[in-house]
Amino acid sequence: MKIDPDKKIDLSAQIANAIRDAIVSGDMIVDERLPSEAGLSEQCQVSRPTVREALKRLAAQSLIRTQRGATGGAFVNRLRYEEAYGQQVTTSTLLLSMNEVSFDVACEARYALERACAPLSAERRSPDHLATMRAEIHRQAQPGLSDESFCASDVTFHRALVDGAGNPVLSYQLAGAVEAMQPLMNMITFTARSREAIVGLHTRIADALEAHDAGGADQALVELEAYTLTLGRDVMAARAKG
Amino acid sequence: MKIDPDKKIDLSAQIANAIRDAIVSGDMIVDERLPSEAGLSEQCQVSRPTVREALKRLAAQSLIRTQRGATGGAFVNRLRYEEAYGQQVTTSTLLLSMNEVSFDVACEARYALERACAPLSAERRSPDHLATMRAEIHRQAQPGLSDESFCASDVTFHRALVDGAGNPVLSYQLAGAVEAMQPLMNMITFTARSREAIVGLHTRIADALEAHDAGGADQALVELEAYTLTLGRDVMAARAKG
DNA sequence: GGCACTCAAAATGTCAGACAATTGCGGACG
DNA sequence: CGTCCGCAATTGTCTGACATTTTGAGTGCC
Repeated sequence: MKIDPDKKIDLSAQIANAIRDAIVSGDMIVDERLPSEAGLSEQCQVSRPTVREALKRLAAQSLIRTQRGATGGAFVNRLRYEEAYGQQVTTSTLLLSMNEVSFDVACEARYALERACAPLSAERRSPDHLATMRAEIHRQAQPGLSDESFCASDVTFHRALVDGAGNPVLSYQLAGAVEAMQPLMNMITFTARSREAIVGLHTRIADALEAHDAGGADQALVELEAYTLTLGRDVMAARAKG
Repeated sequence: MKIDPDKKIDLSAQIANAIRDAIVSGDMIVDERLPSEAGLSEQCQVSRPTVREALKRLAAQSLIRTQRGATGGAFVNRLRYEEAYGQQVTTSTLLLSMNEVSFDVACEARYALERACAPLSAERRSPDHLATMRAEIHRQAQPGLSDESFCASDVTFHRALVDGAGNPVLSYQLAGAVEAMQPLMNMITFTARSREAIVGLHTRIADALEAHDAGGADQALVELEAYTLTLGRDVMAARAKG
């Protein structure tokens, strides 16, 4: 550990960066134990609270995990898809909400990525994925459903489409794109008419995937994107007027 | 702040989660100042070091920034694309290196996402993006280039392709997919022959984008994916044998 | 000799208090 | 009225201590 005396940035940040680099570069392997807090504080010539702050930074990024007790300590964490999903969704949601991303841009990104999954999903989707999609379509057709529940079901439907591609890297990359859209979609009030149209398109997508028809799924997604866009623009226009 | 006395998880994690939720849900807006560390420690009935650990967690995720001095403190941070890129790349790289993701799966994800950008990029690419691509192609054709530099140039080329779509959300989502592939690509030894083939395909892509030819770009990407896949498989086969 | 119980050691989690460094603001002085 | 200085607020860091958790070894009993 080559920690630096009086640079401008925090000591805890320096330590955290050094350890992070060691992990990312592969110098430290999964499940390897870091020195104890006391050991690190001696190596780096800083106090234990400073070391602890550095470790908490790394823990927040799921790079390490800590364990109490005699054989405890900090260990390099195997980053699992599940944890990465969560971070991805949080970051994407904030990015969209804080940067005045227009509905159009977010919508375009989402459907461009989903369409990339569609051919793979048409090829590989399992009965499980199809069943999930059918179940969500059924839910979306129920009259009493709130707008929020409709959006949540929409997210589940599209997640199933993405997961159907059978590529965990793709699923991870798209988790943010699909879920971060939900707050934007929640601003839309879905009329009975628009729900009917969406359910119809969802059904076409599910049918196409079941038939291994990549082209049909793509076409339905294009239409769904266009329709979603008009819904979003209507909301924006109404807001601008009101 | 409703912090809880004796749950199983860390106090600092509880505090960090509470603040994170307040930010993500919109209860705290950008640039809003959090209470001082002393104030938080009193509100939450915990000590100041514990509060500090919580704040460091949030700082590690770029959710807050801290500033010293009289009017200093912790502020809700506007998450910028640049910061989000970095996190995305770090997370994706670790995810790939720690989960035994096969070259095939990573490759498929990368090119599926890139092909999603190609039509948009063909439509909107600026002269700047084209110039970047041409410059990287030129660099890739130079004989003395190391394999690492060739890979780095490859990443820059593909980033320009993605950025050409003019959709920052897409660029953010794809940063991880493109850059996280680099360590895997670095395992490949590029022969003069394979470099020639790649440069040829890159040129076809750039030409197609310049001519607003979405189909041509897509076709070249498909071929590039297939070729990359064979290169990767050769490496894997050689490793398995050696 | 084997099993269960107890206790010590090691490590993280938390706390209290103190000092240093930095920065903005207001008051004092020219 | 402008400039400069000092003060106060806040974060950054250190020291030392205690609490809690967990493992493992030692010990006594069967």
